Amino acid sequence: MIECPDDAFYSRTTTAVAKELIGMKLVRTLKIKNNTLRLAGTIVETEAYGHNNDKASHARIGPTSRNAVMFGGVGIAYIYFTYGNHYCVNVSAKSKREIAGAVLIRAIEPIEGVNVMREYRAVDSIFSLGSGPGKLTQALNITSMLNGADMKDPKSELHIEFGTTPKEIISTPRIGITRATERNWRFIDPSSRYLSKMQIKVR
DNA sequence: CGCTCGATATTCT
DNA sequence: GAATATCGAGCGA
Repeated sequence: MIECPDDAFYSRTTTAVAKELIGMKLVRTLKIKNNTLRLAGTIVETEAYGHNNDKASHARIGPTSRNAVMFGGVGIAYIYFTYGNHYCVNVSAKSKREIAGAVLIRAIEPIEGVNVMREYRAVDSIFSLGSGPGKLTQALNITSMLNGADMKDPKSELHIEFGTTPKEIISTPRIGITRATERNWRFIDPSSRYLSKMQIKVR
């Protein structure tokens, strides 16, 4: 039986993949002694990033040691460290015609292993556990050690499983970037209470 | 509530 | 040197 989206799922445009990842589950398994702990959350917010057609993408300048995953196979974890403080998780995706691409996972709704998440990220409100790209990596104990993990493999320490598609998915401009801000490449479940709190400035 | 700003590694120019 | 796909503390309203 199929538990995880496969190669075909990720072998499409990053925008299509970003949109359909909403409602799926991001799963982190921790091997502690003889036990396997499962931390999981429903993906409620994503952003698509392209290649040199996308001035906001890390891949715009061509392959480097950091962004190499974006140029490789699809369904692979691309994890990078930013602002000297935070990790961000992406999953590589691109259509056959494209050279590079990835989808940033910006927010999750915690559903499994919440108590353990709170150990990695001590916050008052459950809404602050995974409501942001730097927050969810802390709650799930995701670091650059997991860069290159196969998100299509249910045995992988970090992977994505099928979930329930929400009633509605909408697109908005991406957040926290200065280039190509006109593209509506951020996708959210508007009914979620677990979205990243940063808002789009409206003039 | 909203704004400013410091932290601080890695990449870019 | 400057910028960055971020967060949270501190401040003022």
